[in-house]
Amino acid sequence: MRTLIKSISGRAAMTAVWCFKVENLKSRRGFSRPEMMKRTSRNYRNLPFSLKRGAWSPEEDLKLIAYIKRYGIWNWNEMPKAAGLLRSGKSCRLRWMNYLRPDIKRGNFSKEEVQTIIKLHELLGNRWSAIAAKLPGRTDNDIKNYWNTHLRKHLINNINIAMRTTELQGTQKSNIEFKQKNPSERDISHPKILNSEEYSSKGWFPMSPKPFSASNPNFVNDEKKNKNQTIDEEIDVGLLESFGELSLWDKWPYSMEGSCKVEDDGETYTDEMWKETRGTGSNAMESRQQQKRQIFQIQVRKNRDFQRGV
DNA sequence: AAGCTGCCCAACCGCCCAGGT
DNA sequence: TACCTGGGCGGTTGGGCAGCT
Repeated sequence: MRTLIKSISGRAAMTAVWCFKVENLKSRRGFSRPEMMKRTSRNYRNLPFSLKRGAWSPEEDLKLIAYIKRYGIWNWNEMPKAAGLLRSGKSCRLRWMNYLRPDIKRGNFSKEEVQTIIKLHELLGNRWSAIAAKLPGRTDNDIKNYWNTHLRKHLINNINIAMRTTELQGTQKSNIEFKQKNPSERDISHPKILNSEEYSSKGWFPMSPKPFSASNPNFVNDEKKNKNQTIDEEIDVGLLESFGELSLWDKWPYSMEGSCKVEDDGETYTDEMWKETRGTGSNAMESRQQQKRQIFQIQVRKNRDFQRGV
């Protein structure tokens, strides 16, 4: 067994270990220990062992739908018996409320719905049922899942950036004041924190094409092509999808925005200055782009170090 | 082709609350 | 007032799947 576990890694190994333990803990009733614990916990102690759990079959769905259509909802605990279902009332209720109800809207969330979720979450916090009440056809579970899988990580990153900004800004109230206090600080150190409208207006939600990402390999390919880069650690550009770093990008794109300043041999150049001194030839523009890319990577790494508390 | 990994989301769990006794 | 029960809610889990190596 140990040899087997050694030969596999990560999650597979953990799964193997877990299966091994569970297999050895099978009780006399034929249930694993965790299963027994679940079944004997408060919610299950009065339930027969024959109750079915897990994914619903199409036949069970049909039974529940037919029963509710005919008799309506009267008592979730009695209903499954009457409908011929070997399910708990709780399981039936959940299945109906989250999946089978005829008024449920399925499919991707629209931009407007996402904006509403963000706004309401700012207002209400994790009160998913209250948020769902404002989105016809969406269930609290759907919204909770969407938030946890699509929006939460972006929120956390944005908070991290906000913390960094706060530290760099001190108590200053405006960009002008910030620049007065920190004349040597580049714009990159003062990233803009976007609100929900700004996020969605940029199309940075998952259902929209992303500015750049693992699935938009231009950035990655450019990095791989760049043989002369002096940075020892390559930035994982997939991670730049975080809103925080996209807001850095907003300030420091190497998309050749005219106002972008890059230092070279101690001199700070705007794109215009660069063109004036180096020309607009492909070599000059390529080296300019390469420069921006490198500095952006450094800034991203600094930002990550800050977030990690390095 | 097979194994691994990460993501998505349906389903579960535990807790809480309101209403009834 | 205390207890019980049904229903609702938010947090969490884990199976399935797609993409990657």
